Amino acid sequence: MKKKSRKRSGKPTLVDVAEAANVSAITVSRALRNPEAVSPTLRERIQKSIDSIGYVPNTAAQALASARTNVIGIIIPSLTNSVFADVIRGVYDAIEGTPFQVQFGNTNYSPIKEEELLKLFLGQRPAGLLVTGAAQSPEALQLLRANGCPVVQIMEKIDDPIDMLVGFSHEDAAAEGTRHLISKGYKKIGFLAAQMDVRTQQRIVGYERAMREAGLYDPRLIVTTTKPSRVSLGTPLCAELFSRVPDVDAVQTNNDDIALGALFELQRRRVSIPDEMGICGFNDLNYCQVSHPGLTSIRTYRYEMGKRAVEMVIAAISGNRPEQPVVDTGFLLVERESTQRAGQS
Amino acid sequence: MKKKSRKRSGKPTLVDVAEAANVSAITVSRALRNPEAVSPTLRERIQKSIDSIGYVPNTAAQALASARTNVIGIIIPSLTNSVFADVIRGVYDAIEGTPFQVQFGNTNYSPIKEEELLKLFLGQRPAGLLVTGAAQSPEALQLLRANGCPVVQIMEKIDDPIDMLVGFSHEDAAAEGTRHLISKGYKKIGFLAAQMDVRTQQRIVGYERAMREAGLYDPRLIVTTTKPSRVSLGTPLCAELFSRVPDVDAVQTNNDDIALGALFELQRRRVSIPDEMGICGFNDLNYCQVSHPGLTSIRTYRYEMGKRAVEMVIAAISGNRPEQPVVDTGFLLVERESTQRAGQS
DNA sequence: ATGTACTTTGATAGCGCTAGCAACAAGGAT
DNA sequence: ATCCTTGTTGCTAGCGCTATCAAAGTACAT
Repeated sequence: MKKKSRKRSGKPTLVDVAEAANVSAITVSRALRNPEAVSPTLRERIQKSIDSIGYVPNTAAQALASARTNVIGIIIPSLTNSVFADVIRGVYDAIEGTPFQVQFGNTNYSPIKEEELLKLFLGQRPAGLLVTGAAQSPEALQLLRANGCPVVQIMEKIDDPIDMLVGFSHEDAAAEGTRHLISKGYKKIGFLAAQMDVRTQQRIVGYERAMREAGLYDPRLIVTTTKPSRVSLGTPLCAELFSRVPDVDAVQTNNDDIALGALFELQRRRVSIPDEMGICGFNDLNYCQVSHPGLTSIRTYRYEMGKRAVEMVIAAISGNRPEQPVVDTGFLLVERESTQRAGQS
Repeated sequence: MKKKSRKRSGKPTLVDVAEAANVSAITVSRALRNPEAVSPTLRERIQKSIDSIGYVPNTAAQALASARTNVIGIIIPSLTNSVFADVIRGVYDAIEGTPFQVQFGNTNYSPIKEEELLKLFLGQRPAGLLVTGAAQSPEALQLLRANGCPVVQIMEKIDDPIDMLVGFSHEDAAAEGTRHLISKGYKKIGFLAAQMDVRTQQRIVGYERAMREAGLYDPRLIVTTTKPSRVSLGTPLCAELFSRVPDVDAVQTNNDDIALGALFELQRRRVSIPDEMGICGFNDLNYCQVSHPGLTSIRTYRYEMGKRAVEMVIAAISGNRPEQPVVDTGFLLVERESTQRAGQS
């Protein structure tokens, strides 16, 4: 009596191809993974069968049998924030031409989500991982350390990474922007911020440090919201700053979107930039150079962080762990019209 | 003689947990997938073992044994274009709380890449697929049709989708924007476009149709580049239009980034908007409402397309295929200052 | 003819998990 | 006592692929 077989996927398998080409299954497997090991005649015959049957290898079975995958998991807070968009471009450029593929996870700035995603990803036994920032929850940290695959933390800089790290100091960067405004003679310098994630808070700390150094610190100058950042939020934030401190004469923002929104609000109020008011953004997004006036901003190397991090993780997977596990990509103040006040240094 | 065992993954398995909890492997499996079927006592004991060992189920083995996955593959041309960013937000909102997970693939607007990605994705035996547009290559079409999993095409509208579709007519939308400019009395209306993908070309067709209808068509008015779209490209495109047709009096653009770049260029040239020059963007991105002047644009429902498409694919996976397989999300002309010319209708 | 080295193909036994049944106990109805 | 039901647990046999070893074929030198 025929035993009832369990449900199959219904899709063609290696064995189907093997039968069609009249060879053994393992030969088909080899023809795909290591073509040089199979004679040209067979190789061609097998390829023909694959095409006619429409065979696509089952990655789950491959992963299970070979105990490895070519997946690099990437956990970021947001796929839709233009800052991470640049990181992602770097990631794709570094992955191009390698046998690896990327799998993105989006925490939406939630530590709980991050932990869930981490578990999900580890279930896939990834070859390597990129995670955003250095503020993982204790549970997440334990999972990462226990897992054993190469991990690169990106975007932030700390001295003792889990494994490897590519980032820069948000605190120092924001302090530099603020000092630039101070050097231009601005005195009542506001800080506008949305999203309020860890890195935003580091930027606020940098701003505060620079303001305190100059004896200009005033907590009323800091206007924040926890809403997700967008250009249209810069407008009300800027308005709020004016109502709190009517004689404010400059703003350092958390990012360029807020700066652009603030710029539009100032144009509406007919406040002249940079004479009556200076603006310094953060990230130096594409539009800073063409806006009118051009926006002074702090350039960050987002594309490079993504690219470098992937290169490092691939190197580590391949056994060539970089000797320098921490890379500081730095930042650069780019001065444009929005802070070029006449008659000032 | 002990037979040499093959390489294991080294990570804890179901059997390890089972031994620790002193039950059989299948019981552990059940405790995870279908907790109600296991007595509370055992369930707790098993959970304790899982935690202490740090067990994470191997998804490859799960997929192989159960012949199904909870992966929905999503193939889009760009992860970093803000248009798709909104689609992605919709996707995530629709996926939230379901047992499904998403896997993104980025074709970078290349049909070859799309085909490669499709093969890669089909290898994972996804539960469903979202693909961008309706212009798949013949090979890609064949793969999709042969595969059998639910497929939703998004962003564009055609009448005979592969399976299901959520989109709108780019041609009609661009025609509406152009007609709006015509109705405002603008005559020499340029069209600025970057990226030049299929949907951009449909928009150009819509623009041409509206211009021809009004007897205003002039090919010199169409200025395009194949470079990827960004705000800073709007500036040179606008400058090029001026040098070709010095008395141009309006522009319809391919998207809002180009419109914003053009706006900045016009501000620099001290061309007054909307009196000397009208601008109509495309997509109605967030900054259109706050820019100065506010940008007239054609609102498209990107978030809704992403959300709806995922809902449809999940419904189809669950056997509740929507009775209406084609959804037209439409578009809406949003009139703002950039086309509100004084003394015109 | 024989040995050695190399190339090419195949047989076998899992990888870690789950489907499909089987087994068994406990309780209630007949 | 017997049957059925319900709830709980375990056994067995794969899912589709690849690692490992073995075998057969080929080429060349001895």
